Amino acid sequence: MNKPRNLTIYNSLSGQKEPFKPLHENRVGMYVCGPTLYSEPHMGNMRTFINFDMIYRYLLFLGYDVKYVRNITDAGHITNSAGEAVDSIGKAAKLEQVQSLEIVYKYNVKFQELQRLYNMLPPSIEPTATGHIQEQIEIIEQILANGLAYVVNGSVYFDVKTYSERFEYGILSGRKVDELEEETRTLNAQDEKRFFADFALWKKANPDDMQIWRSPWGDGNPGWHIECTAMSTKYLGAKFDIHGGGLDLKFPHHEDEIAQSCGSAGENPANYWMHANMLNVNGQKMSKSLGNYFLPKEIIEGSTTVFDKPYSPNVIRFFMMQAHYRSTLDFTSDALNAAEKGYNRLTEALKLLPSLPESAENSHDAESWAAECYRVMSDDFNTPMLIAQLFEAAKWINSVNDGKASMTAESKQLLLTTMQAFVTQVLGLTIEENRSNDGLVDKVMEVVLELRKTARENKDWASSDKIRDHLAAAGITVKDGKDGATWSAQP
RNA sequence: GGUCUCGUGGCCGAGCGGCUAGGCAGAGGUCUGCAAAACCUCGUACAGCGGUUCGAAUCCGCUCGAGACCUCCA
Repeated sequence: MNKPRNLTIYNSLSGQKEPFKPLHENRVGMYVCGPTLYSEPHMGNMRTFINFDMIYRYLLFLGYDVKYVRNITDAGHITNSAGEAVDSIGKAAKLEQVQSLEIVYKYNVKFQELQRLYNMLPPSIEPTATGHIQEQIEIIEQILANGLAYVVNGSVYFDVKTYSERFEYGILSGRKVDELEEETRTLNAQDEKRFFADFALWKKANPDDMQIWRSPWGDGNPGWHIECTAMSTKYLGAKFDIHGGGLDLKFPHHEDEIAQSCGSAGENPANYWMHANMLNVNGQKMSKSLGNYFLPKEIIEGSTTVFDKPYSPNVIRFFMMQAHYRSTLDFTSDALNAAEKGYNRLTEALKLLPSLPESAENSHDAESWAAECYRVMSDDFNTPMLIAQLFEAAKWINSVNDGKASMTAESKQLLLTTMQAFVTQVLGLTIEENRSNDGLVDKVMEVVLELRKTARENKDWASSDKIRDHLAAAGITVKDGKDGATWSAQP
């Protein structure tokens, strides 16, 4: 079956779904804003990365040659609206009595581990901000040369007012420069900026900064937004296909990236801007400052007090895939439990599929079923609908197993390849095997079930149930079917 | 205060003008020594009030409620 590629993507720039047309036939350039590594990423951070992992996977699955760039922010200087420099990495470093890069290294190791745990494909490259100081300086110089920035006292600021005479500031977030002024609540008079909406491209160093770089304007640190412009330009060019990130980065971060690109190269860097929605806890965004967060590791280990049991990374991923990437998702114990059961039902059906009896007839249409899988995923990556579709297949499979429906060998093959592909390659789930790889265990189980069978034939229910109960206590489930008993073990 | 998003059955969560996803939980049934699993049947939900329409959860207006961004944030 040919993979249809009539993909549509919701573009934050236009606020609607658009047919996806890559700049270069068959090739896609995608940049996603990665983590700032001053602490361990929490589950909310992971949701964005997992969603873009799914998007990356589906693009690959459709046969695109994708270059996926996701940065790592390891330079700390960020300037808030009041003009104060906030060095979150330096702050964490001082708290922990170590150097900034040591902090970043430490949390990057954890982040890489989490990527593996949650089965995320590694991006094509994960460039760091500190590794691209020169590139950032060059872009700032370009913006200065274009007359869209100014130097004050060793710092460089982007000139939003002049910029908005030539380009549209607020094109992504829908903000108007005139309105912005009135919106601002507190304005610090100490500001070096000419206009409050101006933002730092380069910030003069403070004496106690832990990271300082040389620049044409003196020692200092790059502004927050410039690293993404520098790295996306370096690895994907001035114009590429998709730029993604969390919804909370839409303004000001992405808006300023657009301004920097227009201000240096003269054009919006990406054709499609995609934003993944937030992970909520009790209706509120998970965030550090609210303290309502938990760590990806804690959920797997069951060490958070929020949930009374651990959940496997597959269940977490499956749970996330049951919601659309543009919707908020509430993390609750009930929802997670429901996802766990659903995930098990789906994977059990998939495991059952190869052993299904084949008929001359079909009770369902496998072709149109498969086509629907592609259709819904190509409609702005609608994973919840894909999962609903997968459950339709699960029902068919179980019915065939019960002798209540039929499936031809051809349909079986189509179902098998399609389901496996969508479950493992696209959704990024791994199928947890029932049987151990240890042939010894299989043999032992064979003996145990044989003994139990004898007991059952003698109607010795006490022995039969004892074996079943004890195995259950050991995490092994025995199911009695028409053709004898089968077993499965919880990992 | 400004900009924007959202309110769907017990819970989670799709759909976004007619054909009323899906999962979990619940009820009944089939199967079974019992159980588990699986399958079948069952809930007619779309915040409220108006309006547009032959027809609205889906479009428009108002009201109420929740949230996001405007400071760092995935």
